[in-house]
Amino acid sequence: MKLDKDFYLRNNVLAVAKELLGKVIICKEGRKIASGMVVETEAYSFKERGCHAYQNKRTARNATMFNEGGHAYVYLCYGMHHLFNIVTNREGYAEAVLIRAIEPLEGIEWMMARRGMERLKPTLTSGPGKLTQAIGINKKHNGLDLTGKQLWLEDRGILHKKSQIETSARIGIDYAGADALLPWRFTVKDSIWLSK
DNA sequence: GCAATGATTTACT
DNA sequence: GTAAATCATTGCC
Repeated sequence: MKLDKDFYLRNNVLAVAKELLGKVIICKEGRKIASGMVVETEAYSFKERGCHAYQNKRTARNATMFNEGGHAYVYLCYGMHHLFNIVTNREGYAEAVLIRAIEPLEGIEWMMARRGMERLKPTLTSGPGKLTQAIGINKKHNGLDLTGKQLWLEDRGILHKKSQIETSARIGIDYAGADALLPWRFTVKDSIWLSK
């Protein structure tokens, strides 16, 4: 079942980040469909320094994050990797969930082709830049409505027990000072598809 | 206008 | 373990 607007509109990016574990992300391009289960997320909020929109500072790049929940925020990092975020909360409140890793389900052959791989390995989607390349997300998807027909998320009844979900500090944001230590990273325990 | 810098990945020593 | 690849965005001059 496709997730609807209400799921994303909540004023609680941490709850959304946690509940996204086990949900399935689906990306459609023409007849090619690629999908995978979310196993790793990170939450970002205008309240802390790790976020592009810290202190609700609006720029051309992060404008999408100020949109109401249910939109895709895609941007380029390190000049070569697209990162995929899911915007949450009401319009004007910049919060988003970064998808860091998925477990491939359908369209694995398309994913491997895009990544230039011959055999299925965890490196196919185990990282925020890798999974976008695998399922074909790029800047064209920035600002896209996640209740549309091109890119969306589904609940397939997969529910992880509390004991299977781990929290930890977010990755790669040392510049955020004390906020870098916030336990806002959520992972599915023992999954082989997690980023390192 | 220009220089600095990442919410990363990969290859190499 | 370390470093290079590579560029849009940002902030400062």
